[in-house]
Amino acid sequence: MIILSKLADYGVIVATQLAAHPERQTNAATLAEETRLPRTTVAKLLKALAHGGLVTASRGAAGGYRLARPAQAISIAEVVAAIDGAIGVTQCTIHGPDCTRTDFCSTKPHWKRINDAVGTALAGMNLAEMTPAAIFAQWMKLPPKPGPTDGQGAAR
Amino acid sequence: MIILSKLADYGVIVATQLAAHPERQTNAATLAEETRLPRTTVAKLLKALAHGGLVTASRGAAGGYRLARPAQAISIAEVVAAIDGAIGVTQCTIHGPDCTRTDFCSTKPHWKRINDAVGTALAGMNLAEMTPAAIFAQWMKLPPKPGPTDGQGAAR
DNA sequence: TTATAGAGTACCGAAGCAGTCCTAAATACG
DNA sequence: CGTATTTAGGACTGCTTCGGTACTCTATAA
Repeated sequence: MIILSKLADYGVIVATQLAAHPERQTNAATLAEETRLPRTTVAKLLKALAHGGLVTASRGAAGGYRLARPAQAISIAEVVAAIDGAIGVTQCTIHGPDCTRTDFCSTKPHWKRINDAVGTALAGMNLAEMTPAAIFAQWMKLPPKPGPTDGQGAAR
Repeated sequence: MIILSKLADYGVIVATQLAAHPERQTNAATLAEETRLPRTTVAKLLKALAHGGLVTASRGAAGGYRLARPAQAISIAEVVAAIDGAIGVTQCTIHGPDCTRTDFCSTKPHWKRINDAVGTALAGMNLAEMTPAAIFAQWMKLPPKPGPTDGQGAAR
């Protein structure tokens, strides 16, 4: 199972690209080229991000997008929420008392703990940390990297 | 956005029901009644859980299902994985190097941290904690509960 | 005034999910 | 030994949602 939708994933990539060049104003087409994503999809994502108040848009010729705040102040949770909506583990976490099993479902209270863990993980990382510059800085600090050990298991 | 699929959610409910009565052998129809879920769906879930080695099945008349291990030894992560497959935040977390953007995508290394957080949260809770008995025990420990403050926000 | 670029909306196709059904195999009971 | 019961393991289907596209409108710079 995959947690993030493709679009949310792309959204983070686009936002990160924006964060990598904070000074410039970038239009959707350029961003699409740089991220190798379809132009139309990028435009859609940027609209969602603008709607969420994460980026500011200027229309017209020479228009484009720009982060509304410093990259350090924008969490991944916000980016995801702007595109996919609020994050919840189960149906009832989002919908609340609509669930017909509310009265006798013993599992419900516990999802909150898991929900919070996910939220905290997503909120604890910001766009600045995602940029290549941040990765370069990490390399400088951890020079003796053994190899390309990507090792993220997730064997099915 | 909702993280768990409906089926995974249901799977936990069914498994919890099984955990609440560890001694008995229960068939799919009974479990369906007790959880108010469609019989066929419950059967499907139990098959998946059996496939994952979480429950043992005995066929034939008077057959049924039973937890393969003590409830304390079965984590929610296992239940979810048995039904929805391995847990990953993004496509690349699961698929690995198939992603065409692997070479220049700066966000990739960071997803692991989030991924691990989710995995840890799911792995850190077991079926025994989900049962009504466990909830009752909690109530005994925290008597001054102010009210029915469900307060799990997630406003969209 | 015109070209450019975002805003908003509507739409379509594909994919995945939830749910159903059917046949085969195993076991208890008469 | 035969029958009823129950799980195993498929295949199949309808539907929702997601990803992606197209079109029109509005705002801005030159």
